[in-house]
Amino acid sequence: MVQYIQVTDDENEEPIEIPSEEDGTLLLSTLAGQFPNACGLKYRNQSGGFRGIRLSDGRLHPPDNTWKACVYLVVYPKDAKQKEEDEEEDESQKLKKAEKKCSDLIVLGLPWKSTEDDLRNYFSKFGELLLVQVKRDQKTNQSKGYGFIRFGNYEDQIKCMNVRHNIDGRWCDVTIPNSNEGAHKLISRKVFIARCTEDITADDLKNYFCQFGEVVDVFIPKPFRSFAFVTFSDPDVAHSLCGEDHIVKGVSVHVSYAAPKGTDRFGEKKAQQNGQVVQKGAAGAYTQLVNHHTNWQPHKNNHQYPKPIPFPPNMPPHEMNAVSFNLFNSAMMAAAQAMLQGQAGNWAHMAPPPPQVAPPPQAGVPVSVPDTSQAAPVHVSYAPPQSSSAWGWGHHTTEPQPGSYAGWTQSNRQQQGWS
DNA sequence: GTTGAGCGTT
Repeated sequence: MVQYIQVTDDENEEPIEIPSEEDGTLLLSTLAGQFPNACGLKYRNQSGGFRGIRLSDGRLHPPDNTWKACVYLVVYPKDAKQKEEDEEEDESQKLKKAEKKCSDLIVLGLPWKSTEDDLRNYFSKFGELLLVQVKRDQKTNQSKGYGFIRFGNYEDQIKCMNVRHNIDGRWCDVTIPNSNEGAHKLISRKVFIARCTEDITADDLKNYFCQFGEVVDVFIPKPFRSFAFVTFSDPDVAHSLCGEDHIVKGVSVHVSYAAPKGTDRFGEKKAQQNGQVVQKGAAGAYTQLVNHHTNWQPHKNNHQYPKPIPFPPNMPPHEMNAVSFNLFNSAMMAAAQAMLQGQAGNWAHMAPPPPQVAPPPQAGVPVSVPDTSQAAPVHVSYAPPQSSSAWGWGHHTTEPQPGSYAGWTQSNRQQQGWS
């Protein structure tokens, strides 16, 4: 029997009624008679989402064999551009979703004796664990000294990654495993603040940037180097500010990405060779310096580092990442080259970059790097930026998360004004 | 019974 179906192409307009055929189907041509170029119908289901109407041989079929009393919306073909935009939107939505998803975390530096039970006992204080593994040698069943965990809740994961962990007397690192490509986006919550002046304090930065979201850390290198880092709890907030200029205490500062782990200073993923990251020239030398500095558990087989390498005092690894990738200035270049030639000088005597005179190169703008390609490939391993905020260098305004700061001495804390 | 910058036989 013929049914009249309420149809509109604008939810704010009054619908018009168009007739179905005797068999209950609605001819697309009938629909197009009222709505030229229409190619289909959709309606809202109970949960508020759209549901499409089946179209076959030019006939629209009623859902569940009857046209409901609801208003059906006309669907028009998308033009190519609109479609493209929608797809882009989908991609960014997907990305956003991915950023909030838990991933497996690798736990490095476990005591040989640690078991799954030990890990579960330790990490369950951060939240529900969906996975706990200690990797073992198949033959001997000996622990390989690392394992994997996974939380059920993203916030718990973030909390866990934000602190250092002492398990049975060993400092362990929890981070996104290398095998999990792209997951570093999960933790890019830190931005690089360029063009700071010396009178801008960590509190100034915190007070200013907290209007955009929760600020969990501010780091200002000492001695003054005209830049700072601000870490938000929400990576979306960090992303949203990147590329912008902001006025803090009357000073225009520039916000950009703090170079994430595993990328070069242009944000590109590094080339790998034999499983090792390869960099040439002074950049590599400087990165080696980063590597050395970040080995906070002394390495017995020190053959990678034939000579002691000095490092700038008061410079945490996460800063050095950004410095090596964003701020490759001549003084550092000279130091890196000197290091290559075994003439490493004293970093403490290095002049900081002249503020306001030679601003750091912007992301994406190539910086000339002298050819020192005779430099041996180095294995680059970064300190995870998320735990570096808890390290003892520089000025942090926020108290690190509780739970695992056995490495902190009382005097550390007092120096930081935190006790 | 040793070791420590190590990234996952699912």
